[in-house]
Amino acid sequence: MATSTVEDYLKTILLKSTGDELVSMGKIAEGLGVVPGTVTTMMKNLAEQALIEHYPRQGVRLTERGRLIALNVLRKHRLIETFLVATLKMDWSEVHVEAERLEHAISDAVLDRIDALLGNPETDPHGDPIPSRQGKLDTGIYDTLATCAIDAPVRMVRVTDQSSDFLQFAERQKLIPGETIRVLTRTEVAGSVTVQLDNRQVVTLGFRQAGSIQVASAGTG
Amino acid sequence: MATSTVEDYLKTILLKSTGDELVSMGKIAEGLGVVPGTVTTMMKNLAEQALIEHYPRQGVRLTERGRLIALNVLRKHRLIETFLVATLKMDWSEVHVEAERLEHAISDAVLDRIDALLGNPETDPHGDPIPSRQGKLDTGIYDTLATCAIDAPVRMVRVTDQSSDFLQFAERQKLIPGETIRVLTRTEVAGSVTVQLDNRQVVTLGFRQAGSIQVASAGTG
DNA sequence: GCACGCATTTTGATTAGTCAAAGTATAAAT
DNA sequence: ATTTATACTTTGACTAATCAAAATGCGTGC
Repeated sequence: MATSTVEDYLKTILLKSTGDELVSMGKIAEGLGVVPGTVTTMMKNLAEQALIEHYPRQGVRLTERGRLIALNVLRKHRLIETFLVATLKMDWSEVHVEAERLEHAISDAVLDRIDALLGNPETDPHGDPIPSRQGKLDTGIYDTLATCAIDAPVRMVRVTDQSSDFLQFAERQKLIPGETIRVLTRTEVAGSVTVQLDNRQVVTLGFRQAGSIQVASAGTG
Repeated sequence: MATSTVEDYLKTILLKSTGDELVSMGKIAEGLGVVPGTVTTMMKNLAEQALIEHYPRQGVRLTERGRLIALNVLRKHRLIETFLVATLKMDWSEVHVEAERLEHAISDAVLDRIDALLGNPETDPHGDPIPSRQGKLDTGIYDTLATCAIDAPVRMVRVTDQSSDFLQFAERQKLIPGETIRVLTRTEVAGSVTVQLDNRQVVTLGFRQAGSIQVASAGTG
């Protein structure tokens, strides 16, 4: 059985993976808040267990086995978040931290019950897709408020910024997955984007924050 | 913050405490499935943190601080068990193991929500009392099927045997806290007890098993 | 009053995970 | 082609938790 530390490494590698590029030690170290030397040491361990392929000084990639474990952890994380918000009425800005601990303690049996209780949801409260029990994950590529067309109405799909502060702000402004919004202006030099919500309210965001909000054209589902 | 190992030691000491007697190394070691030497080592550590008083070669006792932590863990354990049975419809024979892991991962904030969702229950599915958030625990002394009067109807209060096999058997036989039952015969030499349920069904138990079922006179609540 | 048995304590070693700091490879820049 | 910046790897050390096995203290019985 994978320890909860191993689960965290695998999950981080999955989340930092884009396409089939290798994931660097630095990225993993940053994601987990450890020094790079620690990551190198752990990567040898994971490679021995055939959970990753390690190309020294280049990076790592999950094997199929490693990927399945990582997806299972991610599934737990996101279902727990959904449960905490939907059933226990907690605020979406606080559930990430809770799920971070619970994802390692909850069994598949309990998770299946929670999944059923929630009606087999496909996304969590932040709009992140929930991997299926079989390990399928929707990896659709979306525009963000930093890249989408101006003036066209779009549907909010996902908020990838996990900081509690930003999420609290977003909720107050009704910037929530499912809402329909429209980019009014985007000023490169100023690094700012203004968007208008369904309820006519106008909000201004920095480029970094705008980039963390994924959207799809309003008719897509 | 107490590690989850420390929480387990404190919880075990609380559960093995009777009156104000000291708890021996052997009891703790047995309860946790470790060798006695390991317990001695850990007791020094806990004593330094003022979580227990350690009387070498005699035993240990929880301090007020240690007791509060232990009660909080026990509260989590029992509320989680109740949640798993009441909300997720799991079998009471399987929830102990689940709660054993979850009790260390769940925050007080989440626990309070679960407590409210369940309607602030006073006992878990096995009839074990749930400590209050303030750390009050009902330590009532009860008769058991091995000691109570013959023929008098009694109400089942609690099943202290945690083995999954016995709990499955108990559930099939409707030996569940809340039920009213009556001891028909008790044979010391044979070490057996027969009881009759509300529905006239008769069940025979060994002395050890009978002793794990606590009862109160049928009118008490 | 002495020895015996037994629980407890001590000692030395192991594993998982981590850091600080020194050493090394490599791609980019001159 | 040599230098340099930077990321990666290695090394040595530390903590928490554990075990096996040897050493120790102590109440009981004789």
